[in-house]
Amino acid sequence: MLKVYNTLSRKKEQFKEISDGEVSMYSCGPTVYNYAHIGNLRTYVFMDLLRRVLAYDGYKINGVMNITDVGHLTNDADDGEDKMDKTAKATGKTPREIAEYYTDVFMSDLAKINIATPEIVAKATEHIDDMINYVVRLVEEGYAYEISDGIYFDISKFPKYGQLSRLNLDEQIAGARVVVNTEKRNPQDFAVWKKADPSHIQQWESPWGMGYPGWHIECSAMSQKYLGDQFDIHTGGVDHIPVHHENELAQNEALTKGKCVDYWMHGEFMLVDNGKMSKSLGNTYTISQLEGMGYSPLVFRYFCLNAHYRKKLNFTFEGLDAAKVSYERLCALISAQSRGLALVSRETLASYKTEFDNAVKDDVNIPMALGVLWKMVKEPLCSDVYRLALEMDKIFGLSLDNVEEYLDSIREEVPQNIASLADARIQAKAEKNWAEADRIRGEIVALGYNVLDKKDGYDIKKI
RNA sequence: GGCGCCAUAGCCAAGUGGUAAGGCAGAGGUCUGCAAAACCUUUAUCCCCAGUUCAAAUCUGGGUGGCGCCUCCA
Repeated sequence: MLKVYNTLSRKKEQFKEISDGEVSMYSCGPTVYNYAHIGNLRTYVFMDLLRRVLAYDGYKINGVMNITDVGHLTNDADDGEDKMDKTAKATGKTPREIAEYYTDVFMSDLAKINIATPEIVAKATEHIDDMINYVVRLVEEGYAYEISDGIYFDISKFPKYGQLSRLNLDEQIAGARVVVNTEKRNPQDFAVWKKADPSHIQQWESPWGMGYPGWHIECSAMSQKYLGDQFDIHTGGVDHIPVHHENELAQNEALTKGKCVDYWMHGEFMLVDNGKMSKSLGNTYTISQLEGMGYSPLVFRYFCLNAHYRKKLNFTFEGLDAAKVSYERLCALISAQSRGLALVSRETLASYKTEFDNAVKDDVNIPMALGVLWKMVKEPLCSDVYRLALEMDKIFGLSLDNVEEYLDSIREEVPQNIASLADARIQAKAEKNWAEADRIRGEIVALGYNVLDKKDGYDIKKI
């Protein structure tokens, strides 16, 4: 039985789907106004692992992920700059061009780290009508009201507001850091639709004139459209809990009068130098940057797998280097296992399988599952071990069925001069001229390569 | 000021009542002309104090330290 941690209850709960054998799942996707950094991607690795565990457990998944190609506002006062708008004006490109470019890069990043995209990828701009209808209903039912600059959700009409983040609104300092909009009925009321001034690039016709959707309405409208009033799982980053998901939940349940999501699940942040990683702090890396530094995207995935999704993970290059070495060795062991002729008992394999299953089904405990894999691949070389490793890799997603390709890819092209030196050294060795052989080895090392002697011949590896 | 999370070996990180997974690094060994690589072996009593219990890293209370949120953010 699968157990998952539910942010709403702050407890691990036994998972029970609404519709037998199927899981409906909504995942908050990116706002495509910039490159996704590795911290962003960690959350999608989490989403992917969860999906893989569900699939491994036999569920059919109906997953939806949004692509936000309408700008969110840059602050929660509901009057800041719009991120898409800002980027568009800064680059001279249209929001659509920007969104398409960054969406493509995002999708390609996901593919590189073996994240399969959810069954439905929904773009906000293609669902404006759904959002408007949603807002109309909120207004009709008295949950939202119109003021001079937009339509706002009235949180006093939804007494359970705050249940997800467990913030006590009375103890929050209203307007401590944002200017209070005096027209709003409650300080925490949030915009569901904004009226646009003419300079705003992205705007649509609505019953309230030209405007654009509020920050949270897209997820409510799209999840309801594709998954219905109530669905099983909603994922996102922990930063979504207090504002975005709180508001989304309020919108949903205001209309449906019932529970909208059974399990809210959130991935923790990736830190850098033990502090926050964010675009605004400028301490981020992208997958492409890591690739440029010689780290395969799968090394990054491995790095993520090493920590539980609900724990902060501190990104350092020391850690990434460790992941790189580990992943290489793992691939080498898997490769050896695939050709193994030894026997490992059925019971032994079964116990590894059980241990693995228990780990992944206990709130997606991938680090523990990875430990099981490591113990297993150190068994005598046996193709049955290899087969079970591939079974496990359905969840790890480390391309263990294709380790040869990875091992080939890290094998360096050996420059001609290095190869000649190595040949000369072999010659000297054959003549038992150890002094000369060592001298040449020193020369090769000085050029940045290592010679590894083998039974016959040698291997060369870049240092 | 309010809310919350975390604290396990040099580093990363599992473990939520019965005497500490796994990875990286280190040490010793096998192999080697010597190395490297590989392989084998090996390295912690869990921030501090008090309490509950036959038994606590694991529960409770109190400290200390770090971090996050209450602005946009995965």
